[in-house]
Amino acid sequence: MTEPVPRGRSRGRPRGFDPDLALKAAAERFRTQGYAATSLDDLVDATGLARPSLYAAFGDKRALYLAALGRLSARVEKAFDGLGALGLPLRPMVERMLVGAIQGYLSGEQGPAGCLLIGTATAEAATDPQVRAALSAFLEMEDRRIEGLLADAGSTRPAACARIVASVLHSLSVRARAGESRAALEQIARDCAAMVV
Amino acid sequence: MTEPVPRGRSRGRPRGFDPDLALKAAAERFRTQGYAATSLDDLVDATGLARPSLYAAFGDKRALYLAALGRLSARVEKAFDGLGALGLPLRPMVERMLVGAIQGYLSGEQGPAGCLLIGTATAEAATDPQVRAALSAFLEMEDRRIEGLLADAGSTRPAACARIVASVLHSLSVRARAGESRAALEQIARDCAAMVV
DNA sequence: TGATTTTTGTACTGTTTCGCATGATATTGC
DNA sequence: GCAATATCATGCGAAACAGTACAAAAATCA
Repeated sequence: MTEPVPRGRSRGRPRGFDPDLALKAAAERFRTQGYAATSLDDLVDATGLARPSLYAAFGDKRALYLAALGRLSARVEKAFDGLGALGLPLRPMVERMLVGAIQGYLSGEQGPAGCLLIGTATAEAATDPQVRAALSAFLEMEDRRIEGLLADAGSTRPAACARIVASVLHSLSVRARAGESRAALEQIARDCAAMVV
Repeated sequence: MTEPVPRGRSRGRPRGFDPDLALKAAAERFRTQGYAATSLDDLVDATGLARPSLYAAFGDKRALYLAALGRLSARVEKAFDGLGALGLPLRPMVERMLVGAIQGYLSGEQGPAGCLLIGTATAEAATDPQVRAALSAFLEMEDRRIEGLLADAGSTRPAACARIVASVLHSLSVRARAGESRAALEQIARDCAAMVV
């Protein structure tokens, strides 16, 4: 299904937009409004593209949403890579992970928007098997990556602690969306980092 | 099906349904499908009531959703009361809290549905101030109640630990919706209970 | 240059949505 | 019994919705 990217010189009229930029804009709108509450007119408005361009580039609304979920998951995985490359000790590493996530959760077009996957995919997961699979894969990747980071930093119980740290990440996303202050979220982050051994 | 409720002798035709039972059925449908994805036809189907009866009893769809959120919050608060009345030691108390929650998260019409507030209200919170207020009030109550339970059970750091335990509750709700097994969820519950001091 | 291919913008179709109008039905007060 | 009152079931209508035809536009190929 993934078409080749040898876009060096295609034949017809060239695209007037950057697909990844459009996907980013759509993801941001989905993050704010949720999947079901976002109409195609909203997506047209967010991306600046016309309807048929959206359909040609990504397929229908659901496919666009799934692409947005995939894009985020890939970016989060890269962020874990970057954090591991720093080689920090256990506690500062966890604190940096959580505080960095908070920074993202507090961003948003209309106030703190949390995490696209935890905040909006969770709502669709019960009725949409593909969204559920994407969410499940994300959680599995997250647990695995955090466990690796903890193990590398010398944790004595990396598996158990990884799931607790991931849980705190999920909760921070929810709490940000509920409007809790940065100070309150960072306090939770520090408390969590202090508990991890 | 539902018999009239013996309430103080109103004048006209009595209700043919139990409002709390209807609210429960609506809440369950909202929990499965999310707020935005649930149509009034869905709610008519779930409750067995006709459209005008729903509007007369609860107001519009949004008011019905907010009532469902309030109902759940009240029930959760009562559950915390009940747990406190048991007078368990710290670690068994936390374990019982988390395992009991898992039991609820794994229930659902069409598979594990998690928590109505964490799983669906989070999605609406960014754009709907009233839903955000309901979610925020719920989180505040939850933190406060858990902190009280931990303090009563002799925790040395009740405030910090309460937020971690609440975080694990939120994550268990998300994980249940993503399809994780009961064994995996209960392992997280035990690991969390072991960490709380 | 002219033919070909792909993207773009406008406008459309059929369906679903919400909230309500209307009249029938069941119970109480006199 | 008869009027008053509240609930019930059917069904409507305006608006919003997702997805698609269609033709104009912009690039390449020959």
